[in-house]
Amino acid sequence: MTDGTKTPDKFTIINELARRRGFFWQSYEIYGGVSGFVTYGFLGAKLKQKIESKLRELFVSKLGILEIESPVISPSKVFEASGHVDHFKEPMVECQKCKKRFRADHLLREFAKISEAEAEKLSLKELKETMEKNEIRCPECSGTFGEPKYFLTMFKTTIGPYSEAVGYGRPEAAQGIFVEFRRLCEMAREKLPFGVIQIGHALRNEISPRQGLIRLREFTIIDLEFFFDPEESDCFLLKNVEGETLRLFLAENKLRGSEEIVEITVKEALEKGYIKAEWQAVFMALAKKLLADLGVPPEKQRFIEKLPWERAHYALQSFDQEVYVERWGWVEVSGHAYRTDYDLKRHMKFSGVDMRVFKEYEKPLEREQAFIKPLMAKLGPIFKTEAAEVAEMISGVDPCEVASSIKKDGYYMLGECKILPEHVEITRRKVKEQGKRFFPHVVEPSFGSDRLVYVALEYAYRIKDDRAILSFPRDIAPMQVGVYPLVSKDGLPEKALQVYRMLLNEGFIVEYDEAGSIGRRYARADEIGIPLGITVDYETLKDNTVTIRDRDSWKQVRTRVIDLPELLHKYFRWKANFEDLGKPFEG
RNA sequence: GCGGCCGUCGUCUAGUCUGGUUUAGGACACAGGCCUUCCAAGCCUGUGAUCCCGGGUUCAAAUCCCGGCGGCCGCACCA
Repeated sequence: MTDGTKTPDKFTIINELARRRGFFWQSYEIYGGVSGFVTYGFLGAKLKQKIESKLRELFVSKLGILEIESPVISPSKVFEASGHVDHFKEPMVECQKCKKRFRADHLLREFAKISEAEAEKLSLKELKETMEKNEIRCPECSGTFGEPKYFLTMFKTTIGPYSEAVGYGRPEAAQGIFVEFRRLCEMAREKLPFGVIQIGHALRNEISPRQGLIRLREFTIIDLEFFFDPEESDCFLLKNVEGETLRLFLAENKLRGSEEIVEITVKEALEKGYIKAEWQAVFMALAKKLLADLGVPPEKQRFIEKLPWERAHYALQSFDQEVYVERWGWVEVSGHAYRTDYDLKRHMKFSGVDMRVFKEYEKPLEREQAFIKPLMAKLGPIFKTEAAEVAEMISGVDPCEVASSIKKDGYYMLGECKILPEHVEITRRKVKEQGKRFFPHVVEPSFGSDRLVYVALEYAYRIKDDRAILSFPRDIAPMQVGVYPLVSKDGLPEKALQVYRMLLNEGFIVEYDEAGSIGRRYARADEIGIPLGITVDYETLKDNTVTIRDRDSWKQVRTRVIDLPELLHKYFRWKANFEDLGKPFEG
């Protein structure tokens, strides 16, 4: 890329291939295209579905996690409560001389020594005043700044055509889970821990998205919210993954300016306190496995810990899982945030609905408690019409306080009213407490589905003998089998079509191709990553055997047509290797 | 959003500087046919571009000018 010979990088190649073969392309092309929006074609949609079902296999089935689907549009309250309305906007200022834009709060932090927390609280007007007071000029050209303005990166709309009710397109699917927490918890039989996952579209009105599938304005997010009791935060799955190694890029190293990667086991990471929650460590290990299963080797993955000011407003600790891609280096594919009880607390505060979970004690707590009962027969004649009000006030005060006051002074002053011993009855009783209410904590792994698709493509891409091959792991390949006649005459196409239809009926994703020569058809199939090619030749007409060709090694085996369904099912479930599919065959 | 470079069939590109010689040419890909007994062979035929969109200058615009959209790189942004 340095000299005149510009070799296109993998990103360019993948995007070109994706467009040409129908994996995905920029949407609205006929109107010039709009950046940040993408349309998946047949192959891309299938690939994405398969990646998502792989994730389900790993996270959903094995952990008994519940999947839900909630709306994309939500009333403004939801994102006010979640803190997004406050945090999703950034105050920006523009230099009037060189037109460069800066975050106003960042400038204040850097040049006026104002803390992050303070800077965040300032209104636009206050930002302007503080900037003027500190005489902050453009760091580039020392020009003066214009008025600070907010960029809101959520999509805003109104709900109902005539309504003033503001709605937002969700920037994450997590809130769809939190707002339904009470019902979801009930469906989980009120037993912690439990997890809820949602796979769906999210909207972020990015300022300038131009990295293909990596940054979209509308994209598919996979949010998994895992709720657990902070007093019983042990993870029952830890045993399964504690020996797994993680590559961590810790915040403390980042602060020192070091690029050091700490490579340690899940167990050690927890012991040393690098990862605060067991469940989070376990999900990180699972995420690493997922990416490995998608074809990304462990050394091309890492988890980078976010610095306090880089973290989302809701997170106590968070790691980004990053994958190395050729064009941009390390790119985030998933985020692992320890959201604690932030979201549930906020929704309880804003909605007034109790979001806590009831926990029964092993043994009910017994303790003595004092009760106070206003005696209306006495209060009535004295306070007349105000009696009811006084009685209510009496019920609201601490019985012990009343008792001790009466014991000391012979009366208790309740505002203006003098309460005498005969006005109330104070009793002490033993009460049993069966349990308590508390907020569960949440650990959240969150994946960008589209980014998974991209990295799967980039890591599948390779060149063999000048040909492009997408070496997808067999279980995510969007097309599983190709069926071809060796030549398109002498009844071979008819026979091949029979095999093709049989495999379709068996539930495989199959294509039939008789155009061009057999070599050309293999090449076309390799380019879209079809793992197996079945060729019908003259032998087939005699003994009903076909050859099966491996996409990656180009080796072939010969096997009976009648055995194909069983063999292929085994192969795609990783229960058989290519060599097990038949006898070696030389073409 | 800013600055630089750029935008011609699905892809790569010729033509743009110097407006007319172009029904915008080629290659690859794609489709049909012939051929073809295992890795993009060959031959024939065909589909396919109002030259990103809109406006302007001109007798005449792919070509010059303005605006928009889109792309790449850098800055900023990415909770």
